[in-house]
Amino acid sequence: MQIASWNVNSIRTRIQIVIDWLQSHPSVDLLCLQETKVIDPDFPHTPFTDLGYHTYIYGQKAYNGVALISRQPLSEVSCGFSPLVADVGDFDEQKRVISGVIDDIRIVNLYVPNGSAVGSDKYSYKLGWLEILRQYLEVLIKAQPNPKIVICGDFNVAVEDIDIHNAKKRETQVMATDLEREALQAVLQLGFKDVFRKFTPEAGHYSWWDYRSGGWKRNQGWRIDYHFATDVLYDKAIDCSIDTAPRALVQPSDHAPVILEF
Amino acid sequence: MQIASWNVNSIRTRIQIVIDWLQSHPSVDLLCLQETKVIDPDFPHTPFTDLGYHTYIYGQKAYNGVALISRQPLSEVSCGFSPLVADVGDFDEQKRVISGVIDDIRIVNLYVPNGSAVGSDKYSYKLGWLEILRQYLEVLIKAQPNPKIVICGDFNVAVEDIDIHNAKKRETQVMATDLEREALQAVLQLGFKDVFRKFTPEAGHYSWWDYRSGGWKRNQGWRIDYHFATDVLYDKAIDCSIDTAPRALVQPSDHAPVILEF
DNA sequence: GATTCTGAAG
DNA sequence: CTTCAGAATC
Repeated sequence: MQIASWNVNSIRTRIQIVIDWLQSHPSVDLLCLQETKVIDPDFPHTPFTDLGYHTYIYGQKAYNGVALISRQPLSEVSCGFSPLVADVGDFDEQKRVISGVIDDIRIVNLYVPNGSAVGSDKYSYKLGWLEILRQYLEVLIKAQPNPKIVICGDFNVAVEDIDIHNAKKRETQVMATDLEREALQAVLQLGFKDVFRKFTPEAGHYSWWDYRSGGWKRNQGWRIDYHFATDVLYDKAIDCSIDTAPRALVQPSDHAPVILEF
Repeated sequence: MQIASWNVNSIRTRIQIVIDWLQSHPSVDLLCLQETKVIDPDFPHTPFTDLGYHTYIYGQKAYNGVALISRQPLSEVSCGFSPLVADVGDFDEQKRVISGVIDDIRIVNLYVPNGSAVGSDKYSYKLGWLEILRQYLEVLIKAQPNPKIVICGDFNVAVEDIDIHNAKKRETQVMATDLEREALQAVLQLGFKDVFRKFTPEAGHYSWWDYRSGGWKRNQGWRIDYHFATDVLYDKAIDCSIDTAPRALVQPSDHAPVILEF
């Protein structure tokens, strides 16, 4: 089984690139999309359903938005943190969480807030959001012994310095500050491991290159898209890799897809 | 010699369509463009110069903008009404006039104001602009006996009822009111004739179809793009025709090119 | 209906 | 650098 994650930066702008990629990767069973940037009535279902995929979407106007594109029907699909988290505040107003079950495995597809700039309101929102995510996953992970859960998506945090092309002055850089890493670690300490690092320990592998300042040309990237898995699934994983090819196309997303295989 | 006129509705958006058209019409010596919608530093010269054309441009941000694309170098290129018209007021703020000489013929390439709605400020501006144009051409035409002048471009006026798909209620319609026609006739009475009508007297030939309400599909168009020539050139003309093919392409301009041949 | 700008966002 | 919304223009 293959589970892919891809921040497409607008599904309507990227639909042909995504469809072409799915057709050239027929072994992908589930594609988790982030930043679909479209309200549900306008989501382009037919390109996917024409290929035999089932679509599960959770979108809003202009920003955010997540989707699950699955060869098999999913069960227990849920959107947002509520009702698993009792007091979500306004953290479900932005559409960033969709989850479903395939082959007894729960997949949680996430688009973590970017955080804008260190110390900004959006930065505080990101830290608060990650704490709500921790509460949400705590409920899920404690619901059963030996849980089979994968959380994947765009986490907008580089978990280690080797996940950044240049870690100098990282503490001033959003996506790399200690506070963000600690908030994410509090999530992962529930029992999630970075599957990519099971196979690739060395530095220099990225999933996102800023459109600005020629980040892709100069391979100045960040690894901020992940699959984190519970022990039983981490142990079963046979590959986890980043497909950088779509980043080189014309009018690409700034993110590359990441594929996990059991 | 062939002189073409084409309102391209943004040269940057339409560059490939225009280049393809030039390559498939190698006998066009001079292409007069309107609505280039680009400031001079951003004009795409190289697609034209790579094909061996010389470019003369007069643009502004977002709106209006005219250009001359010529196989041979032009002489005496001038932009705007000034200094030929002494008191231009603010009529040179919008970039709508470029002129040059080729083979002893002066070409004046125009983008006449649209006028928005009858009775609006823009409608008054259009009438005032046409009077300034008359003064400008009066200077040019009186500078020599038997002048060789062609004025062409998007005039945003249908000179006769047969130039409109449906002339009912035309007096309420901008581009067809008596006041606009009279203002344009005052220009033409200096000594310019509509070359298209030398070859095609019948109704139903248009150069512009509104993007709205399926104007092109239903052939509900207007003839508002013209070549008006002085007597000696009118007599020498051997063809004047509208090439409707580019209007049928994907992402077309709402105008079709018009070609005059001597 | 199609294009452009501005401003916000990443 | 790229996207989206909303306004203005034609």
